[in-house]
This record gives sequence, C-alpha cells and structure tokens, in this order.
Amino acid sequence: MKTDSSTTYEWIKQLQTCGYRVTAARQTIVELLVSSTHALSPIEIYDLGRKEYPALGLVTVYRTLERLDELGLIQRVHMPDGCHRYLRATQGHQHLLLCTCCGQVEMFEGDDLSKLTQRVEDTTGYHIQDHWLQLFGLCPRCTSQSRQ
Amino acid sequence: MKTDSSTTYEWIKQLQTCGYRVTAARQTIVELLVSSTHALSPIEIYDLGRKEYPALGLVTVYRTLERLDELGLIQRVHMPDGCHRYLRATQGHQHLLLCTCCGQVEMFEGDDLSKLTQRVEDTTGYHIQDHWLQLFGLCPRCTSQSRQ
DNA sequence: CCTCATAATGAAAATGATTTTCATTATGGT
DNA sequence: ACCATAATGAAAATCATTTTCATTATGAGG
Ligand SMILES: [Mn+2]
Ligand SMILES: [Mn+2]
Ligand SMILES: [Zn+2]
Ligand SMILES: [Zn+2]
Repeated sequence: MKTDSSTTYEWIKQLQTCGYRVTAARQTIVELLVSSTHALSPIEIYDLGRKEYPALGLVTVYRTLERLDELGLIQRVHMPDGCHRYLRATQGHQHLLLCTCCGQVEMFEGDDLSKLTQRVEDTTGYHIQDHWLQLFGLCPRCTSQSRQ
Repeated sequence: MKTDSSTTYEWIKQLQTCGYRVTAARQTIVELLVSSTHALSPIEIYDLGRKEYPALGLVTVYRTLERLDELGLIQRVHMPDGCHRYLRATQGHQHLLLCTCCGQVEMFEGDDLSKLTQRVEDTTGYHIQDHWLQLFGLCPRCTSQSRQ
C-alpha cells in the first residue's frame, strides 16, 4: 500500500525528471493533492497551502496544476457551474462520481462505451476521439442525512 | 416537419403562458437558438442578435437563456474550457457529440447507462441522480479536411 | 384607446475565475 | 561559491457571468 508521503515523493521526482525544479510551493501543492479525498479548487489549494507555506501565490497554484495535469498526475473535474477542480489521477481509465451535496468524489471504472461509440460513429459519420462521463448523486453519508 | 418559425412561435407562446412578456429581445434570441445548428455562446448570441436588434444587451441574453433553460427549451453544453454554450433541447433523453475542430454539435440517443449506474450504486453506496455524457470527435467534414 | 403596476431592459459596475506581465528570488548544474 | 535561468508572487489584465439601478415597454384592466 502506498502511503501519501511516498506518492508525494514520486510526484516530486517525476517533476524533477521532466526538468522542473523542486520548490517549496510545488511540494506544498503536491502534498495537498496527494492526500485529499475530494477534488480541490485552485482557491482551496491556495488557502490550505498557505497554512503550510504562507508565501504561496495563487498564480503558482494554477501553474503547478498545469504541470501536474501535463504529467497526468492529476485530473480535471468539470463542475456544473463551469469551474474546475483537481483530483489525483488514478491508473487506468476511470470516471467520476460526485456527491451533489458535500462534493465528495468517488472514482469508478468499468464503463464500456465502445458499443455506444461505435454505433454513434456509424450513425453520424463522426470520428470519435474522447468522451466525458460523470455521474452525480448523493454519497452514503449525505443520503442518510437527507432521509431524516 | 416543424419549420423554424413555427418553433419560434411555440417557444414565445410558452414564455407567455408562463407569465413572461413577449419582447423584441426575447424574440430575437429565440429565433437564433431555434435555427442554429451548433451550440451558441452568450456572446455569439449577443453579436448575432444585435444585427437583428441593435439595442440588445448581453445581460438580457443571459437572462433569457436562464428562462429558456428553466422551461427546458434549451440545454447547456459544457465546453472543455469551462464556458457554456446553449442549444435547442430535443425531446427525450439525448446526449451530445461535439466536433473538436469546428464546434458542430450532433445529438444522439440510445445510451443505456442503467446497468452501469446500478453497478456503481451497488459498489459505492451512492444514490445516483444524474449523469453527464458528452462525446468529442471530428465531424465528417473536418475528418476529410484533416486527412489531406 | 388610455392608464398604470410592474416585468423587462440595458448601461455600468461588481464579481470571480483565470491569465499575463514583470521585477525579484531560488534552484541546480558547473 | 557562481551564474544562467526557471520559478515565483504581486499587481494588473482579461473574460465570463452576475448584480445594481434607473429607464422603458408590456399587457391587464378600465
Ligand atoms: Mn470512459
Ligand atoms: Mn444518458
Ligand atoms: Zn455527500
Ligand atoms: Zn467539424
């Protein structure tokens, strides 16, 4: 089982391997993303990050998110309001399930959209490159709370 | 076959039925949305609309889109950059297929995500309420152009 | 048709997220 | 230690969207 700190170390090492420098700002941001159970907005990362490293700038948060996204270490979550949040990427093809109440994010895999994709290609003549699939619902905790 | 103008009339009538007033701004915006083959951004609607009706304000575009969305006459398209576009809603449950090159939007139906949804509910304990599914690809025209 | 309450509008300002600019600082190869 | 330059943070700019507010236009009722 991978601990958060070993993952943090690996991410930093990957940044280094790609020629990026290791900085306090990046370490702070990486630690937050590695250990968070829900998708973080840039502002959240900024606010949480400054508790650890008060000099952190919001712009650096955006720039670091860009790098980590390039390296495939995090993934973007599209929120209904159009803003973005970011989440540790997992290995393999996965999709997201968001709690509409508390924001908790769960991943799931095993969608097989190939039949659907094939049929849509045949019907429309499009050449399909990518897909977005996100599910929305209530997490177990919010479900039981709303039932009262 | 429904003509654009009869659809425009119906939308206006629906607004009226719901107690909204019929105005030049709303007629202009409705006409554009009814006849467009691709998803329009608020700014596009504003720019196109002012050709018809120069006094049109961008705020009114936003407000009218809100109304039409409430009535289920249009649907929101989530773009990769986080901005929104709007498109005539179709009857029944449909999804979008966007050309990543020219922005053309195609609708398709017949996704059956119920098995997937059920499995994810069983696995995660979430109570799933909704889903987003969008496909991205190249439309036939853009496919042939990019092949040269 | 005329009146009038008020829904709707557009201009301007405010907001909030994200990006750009730029002078300063910190990293890491030498 | 030195130094080229990658990275940073502050401030300003940009862009989409929302709020505020004074003015205008709609449509119900007379
Ligand atoms: Mn998938
Ligand atoms: Mn569906
Ligand atoms: Zn929840
Ligand atoms: Zn195209």
